[in-house]
This record gives sequence, structure tokens and C-alpha cells, in this order.
Amino acid sequence: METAPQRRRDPVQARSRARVDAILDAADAVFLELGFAEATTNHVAARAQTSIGSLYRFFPDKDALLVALAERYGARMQALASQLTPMDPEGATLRGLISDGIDGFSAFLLANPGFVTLIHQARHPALTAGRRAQEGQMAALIGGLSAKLAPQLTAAEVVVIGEVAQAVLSALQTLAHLHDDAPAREATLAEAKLLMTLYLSRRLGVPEDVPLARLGAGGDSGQRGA
Amino acid sequence: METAPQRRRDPVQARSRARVDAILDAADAVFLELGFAEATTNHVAARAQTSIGSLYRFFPDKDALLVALAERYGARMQALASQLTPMDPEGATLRGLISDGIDGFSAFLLANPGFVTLIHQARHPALTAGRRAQEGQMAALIGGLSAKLAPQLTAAEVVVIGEVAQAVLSALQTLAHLHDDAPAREATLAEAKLLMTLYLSRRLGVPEDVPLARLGAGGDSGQRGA
DNA sequence: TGATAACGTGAGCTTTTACTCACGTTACCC
DNA sequence: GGGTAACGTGAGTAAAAGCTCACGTTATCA
Repeated sequence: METAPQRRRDPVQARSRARVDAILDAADAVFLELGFAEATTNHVAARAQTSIGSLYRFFPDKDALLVALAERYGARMQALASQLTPMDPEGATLRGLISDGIDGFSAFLLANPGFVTLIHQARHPALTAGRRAQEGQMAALIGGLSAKLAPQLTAAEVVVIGEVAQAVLSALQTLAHLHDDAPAREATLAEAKLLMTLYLSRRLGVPEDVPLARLGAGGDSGQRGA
Repeated sequence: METAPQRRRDPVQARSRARVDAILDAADAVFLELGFAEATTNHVAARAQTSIGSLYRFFPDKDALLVALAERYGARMQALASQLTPMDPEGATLRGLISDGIDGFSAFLLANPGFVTLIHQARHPALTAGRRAQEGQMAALIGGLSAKLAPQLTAAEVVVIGEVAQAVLSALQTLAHLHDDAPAREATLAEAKLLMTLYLSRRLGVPEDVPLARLGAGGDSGQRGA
């Protein structure tokens, strides 16, 4: 299922491992500047200060660069997700959760400028599966949270809510990061927070500013231990 | 400012005009199937049942196909916009306006499957300007409506609201049309309507289900003639 | 310190593909 | 009907870019 890194030969010595990293960094930069289609493998090799032969020693073809890059970002994303979710959801409010999530993701995008470009630019078949999986993961994460907060929702509803939230967040983060100046970016992110808060509050039947811990108290499904 | 159709030679006889149309139709289909980068001009010519020479008689290069296609869609979009806006906004509610707009756009996408793909797939420089302009047009349309309904908003706020609404609508329409079955598509569109209604109602200070005509009655800025 | 394997190199091979051009065909005009 | 211009054709060209390979260099291990 996984699209393997597809290296022609795994690096075993330190120098070659560093070289592979350099090639990926170069690919990131070059794809960001020129786009995948316009970028050439010779470009990438030159940027990585290595030879085209070395590039092809570790990557079977141009697509493998894209896949490896996407995997590297996927790992970073996963780390981000597990870093953002475990903050005690009991004491937080819905608005606070959403705000923190959006801010965290925004910081990630700011630190990884190649990410948005990669994910959007490469409608390449090799990436489609990975991107879908990643989007699905994020949608599932939101859906899971939704199901926990609103047990009355059907499974189908949860799926739709997760997909919608994912799509909206992705679009608004992209829009926000089109602006180079922080104030304009923040203004857009503020709208995103408002929009998501309104939507999820209504859709999940959860008040915006009440700590989530208090919600289970009067309800029936108060299993918070688990 | 306008990126001209850039035809190498304008068709004057009927048969050549039909041929140009056929070439554009073929380009639409081929780009949809393979993507712009993978598609070849020979592909397009073959699909149009004509020769590569004829293609290059009317289009100076491959990019010109893309630009001409985008222009054709731009014209259709503009027609759609002017068809959706003039429905008497006084008698309608905010919810109704949003619902009609989303349904109308959805029908357009269903009738023009190449449109989404074209606009998203082609991060090509030749298209960027046109796409931006088109998105800006839509954002301005929403922003204009917002300013009319909520005169208390600053110009900057109106711009942000327009951009956000445009981005969200675009993302959710795309998401909806990823589903081939009508029910799933409708479910997503229903969420889009809810989300947009909640957001604009709050942001503009306009109730969701009150006919817009009644709003100016009790207010201060009742210049509805103009 | 020699043997072996991993690593590094870049000129150039090969394939792809955008694009040309010389020639043939159809339509318009008198 | 013939002259001219618009139209149509597709084998072929040229440039680009992905990728190879034979050879040189560095590291590991005995």
C-alpha cells in the first residue's frame, strides 16, 4: 500500500546519507521555485552540489524525488498532529481547540514553505494517493474528535463533517499564506477560526466557549477515562 | 492586460472556425484526462480529428491552447455570475441567496467537468494571472454584496470576507464534485450552505431567514434605490 | 596495506515532444 | 473557370531532459 521511498540503493555511509538529504532539500527548493514539471533533475543535482549520477544512484527516477519529499513532509505532519491533539481536551473550549489547531498548522506552513506548493502543484499520479491519504488522515482526526464530542451523530455525518472541515481549513490556510505580511495572514486566520467555530459548534451541538469537561457531566456518555 | 487568444491566424471560413472549436474541445478532454504536462499537442490534434499542422496554424504553441480554454471558461463563468446575481435580492433571504448561488455553481461544474481540473491543474504561469483575476472577480462580487448588506463594515473587512467566502466555496465545490454519486455530492453542498450561511450571517450581522427587504426598514442607511 | 564494496562523476546516449515546412486541397471572387 | 488566398497535412527536425555507464575516489575491514 505504501509507496516506498524507491531508492535505487539505500545509503549506508554517513556521507551518502547526508547527500540524500541534500538532494531532497534541493528538490524541495527547486520544485518550489520552478514547479515539478519545469524543474529538471540536473537542476536538482546542481542545487544539491552533487552530480546527476549520484542523484540517480539513490533515486530511480524523477518521480521518486517527489514521493520521497512527500513522505518526508508526511512524517513531519504526523508529528505535528500528535503534538497538537493531546493538549488536554477536557479543560479546553471548542473555540480554544480550533484556535490552537489553526495556529499550530499555520506555524508549520511558515516553517515549511515547500509543503503547500508541493501538495498543490503536483497533481502527479505518484502523489495523489499520498495526498489523499494525508487529507483522509486529517479528516479522520477531525471526524474522530467530532464523534467524541457529539455521540448523537451518525457515522456518515461524522465523515462528511471531517471532510468539510479538512477542505475548509486547507483552503483558508493556503489563502492566508498567500499573504506575505503577517497582519493580513492573521486576519485571514481569524476568519478561519470564526468560521470553523461557528460551523462545528452548530454541527456538533457544542457551545463555543464552555470547557468541554463540563459537557459530559449532564449527559449520558460520560466515559472520559478510557 | 488581457492575454489575447494568441491565434497564429484567425479563422475566417466556417470550416476552420469549426476546427478551432473542435481543437479546444479536444484540448479540454485531453487535459482533463492526462493533465496539461502529460498531454501532447499530437494527442490533442488526434482527438480533434485533425492534423498537428492545423493545430499550429491557429495556435502558436501549446500554452495558447491553455489560455484559449481558460478564456472560453471565463466567458461562461461571467455569464453564469450575471445570471445568478440579478434574482431580486430584496425578496430573498440570506440563506436563499447562498443556496441558489451554490446550486447554480454546482450545476455549472457538472456541465463543465474540465473546468475544475483546468483551474487547479494548471499552475502554469500563463494561467495564473487569469485565475487570480477570476477569483478576484468572484471575491469582489461577494464582497460587494456584503458591503451592500452590511454598510458598517470597513473596506478591508469586506475584502477579507470576500476572499474567505470565495476560497471556502471553491474548496467545498471541489470536494463535493469529487463524489460521483449525487447523494454524497448533495450532502457536501448542504454543509457548504450551512457553513456559509452561518459565517455570513454572523459576519454581516444579517439574520439567516429574514427577507433582506425588511432589513433596511428599521435601519439608518436605507438608500436602496441608487 | 591491500582488497573489496560503497560512493561519486559527468559526458553523452536515447527518447520524447513541441514545432516546421513544403506541398496538396478547398473555398471565395471575378 | 481560373486565379488567389485560406485551409489542411504529416513526415521530419531540433532541442530538451531523463537517464546510463564506464571509470575514478573514498571508506571499511582483514
